[in-house]
Amino acid sequence: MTVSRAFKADSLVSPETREAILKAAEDLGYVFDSTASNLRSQKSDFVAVTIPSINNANFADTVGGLSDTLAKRGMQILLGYTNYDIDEEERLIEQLLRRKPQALVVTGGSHTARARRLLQTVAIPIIETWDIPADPIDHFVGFSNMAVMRDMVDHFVASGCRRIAFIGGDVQRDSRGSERRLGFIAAMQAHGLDASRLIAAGPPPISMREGANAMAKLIEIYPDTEAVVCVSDLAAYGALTECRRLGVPVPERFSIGGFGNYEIGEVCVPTLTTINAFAREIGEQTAQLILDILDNAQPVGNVRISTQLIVRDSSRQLQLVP
Amino acid sequence: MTVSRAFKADSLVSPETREAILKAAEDLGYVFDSTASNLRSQKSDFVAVTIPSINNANFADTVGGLSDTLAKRGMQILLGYTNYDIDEEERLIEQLLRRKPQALVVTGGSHTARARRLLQTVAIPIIETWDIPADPIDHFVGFSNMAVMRDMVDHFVASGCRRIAFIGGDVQRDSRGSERRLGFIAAMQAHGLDASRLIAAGPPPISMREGANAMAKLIEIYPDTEAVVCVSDLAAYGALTECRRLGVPVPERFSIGGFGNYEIGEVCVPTLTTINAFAREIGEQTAQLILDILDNAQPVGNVRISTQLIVRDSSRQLQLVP
DNA sequence: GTGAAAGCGCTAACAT
DNA sequence: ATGTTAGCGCTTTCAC
Repeated sequence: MTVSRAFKADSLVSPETREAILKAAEDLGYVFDSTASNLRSQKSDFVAVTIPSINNANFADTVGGLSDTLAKRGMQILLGYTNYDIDEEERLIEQLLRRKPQALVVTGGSHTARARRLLQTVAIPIIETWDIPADPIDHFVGFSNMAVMRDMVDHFVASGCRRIAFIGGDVQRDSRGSERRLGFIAAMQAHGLDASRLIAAGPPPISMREGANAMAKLIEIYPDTEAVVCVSDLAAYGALTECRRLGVPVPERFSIGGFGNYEIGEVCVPTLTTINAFAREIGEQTAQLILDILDNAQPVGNVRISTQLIVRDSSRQLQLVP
Repeated sequence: MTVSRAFKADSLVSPETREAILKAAEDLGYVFDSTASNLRSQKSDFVAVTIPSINNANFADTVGGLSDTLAKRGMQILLGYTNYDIDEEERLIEQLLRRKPQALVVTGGSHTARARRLLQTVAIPIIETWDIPADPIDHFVGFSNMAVMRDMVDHFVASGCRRIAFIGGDVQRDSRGSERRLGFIAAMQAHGLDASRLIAAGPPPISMREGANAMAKLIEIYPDTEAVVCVSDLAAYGALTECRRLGVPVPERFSIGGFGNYEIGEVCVPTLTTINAFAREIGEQTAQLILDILDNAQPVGNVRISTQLIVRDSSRQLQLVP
């Protein structure tokens, strides 16, 4: 028992005893066994997290924010990738729950029926992120993927564009991507504009190569397009390079807008107009929400992230009449 | 006991009993507790992995390869970030070992003295990756970070460049980065060339912004430079954009080479000359090595990854005399 | 094919 | 400040 106490910083052991114990442990190569500790105390200090892909700077930033904030309280992330597939997500959730995490963070608000049931049944806080679910399971920290596309369309319309196209992934797999597509369509219709210029870039992840291919297709099918809304900065950057290769000037010939405020967008030439979704803050706020719930401190419940349109050189600017 | 067996696919329970048990479990919302299972069976099905940063496509690919290969055998990754800091790595290793992983994968071959001792003492396979350590702790799966820079320098020299510079991070923190710097210096000296054009781009991670700033500095300090070796494609891409901004043509005025075969390098204009280190394969081979060791199958022990120079448009090509 | 007994390495609860 | 007892939920082992 004294040995056990010696390993908890805050418990009552005489300084000499503790020092002797810790020294002996170090000499013996003893490593504390949290498996046993977790079983007895019925807490794992794990927070399980599912993201669509590890290889995406936005989700990596969210995980970074989560991980850093939780680490301050000795909690650890248990990470899994769904590969943008809700069936895979269901399998993953089931597997993660066996590890008895103290909270579960999922990306997005659409899940299989069985996954929903699992999440509703289990007695830990569930946080859906990167979305504002129509019917939240428990808590959420996110923003409307439809509204962000409205902001981008509004910007293009205000700067004088009318013939606007959308480049995104196939509708089925990535729910955030398909909501952005729906947001584009709704925003165009709200302006009384034609919302049919939709280029499907294949199954997610839609990255640079797919964006470039989609831009080539767009120029072929709808050559008189004035502006292009892309599902992410990676696709937008691909579109930009395709224009460069074809000698088409941006933004003079096409305005291009992305999403996610990736590093590439502020370094490339021209710099990319985009929307900042504050990926790292999503992670930090999610972590703080979890800590508040576990502490029984009045948790905020849900967090609506205010996204921010960042206008850069890839889109035509609003002309002010002198 | 029968319930326990019913949850193991391969054990002997009558089909009717198993079905009844699984149905009851589903109805009750029962979730298998691997904490208890792990304690009793003394195996966690965890493989602990430390990487410098989650937000890096190379390391993400390695983790993806590891994760996918291990998942086929029901094993799960326990991931931690060192932030390019070996003291942080030591803390992280200690924390991860408490979870009783069945193997530990670290990035790089330089560690604190205490971390080395911990790794040597603990009775699980240790695999160092992304490096060929001078004094391996146990196993390794990697390549020589010095040799890759020699390949790049050789390419530049063969294409006629003599005044060649290096852009990389500060020496202390990132051991792979500093080995690449040493490799650059050694290769230059082997050719009898001046190896003093070294631009320090700050503490890692060295990304696009840092690469652009370093390029600006380089042009100012060593304006007659002919070729630039960058510690990674991200830095190289930043350097490229800085040239574009300044109206300096690449590769006519500067040849630029990167490292890591990031997606950006094959999409940007001009495309980037780089070195493929097969990040995903490093993860897959590491996972296979771990599985072989745990199975007592004759493990290969160590894997030397053959890197590959990829010559693209950002470097001058060798002129063949007709 | 199923079950009974014991125990993995910790810690909660209750001594002293 | 330290010790005793019991038990977390599984699986190993041995029986039948």
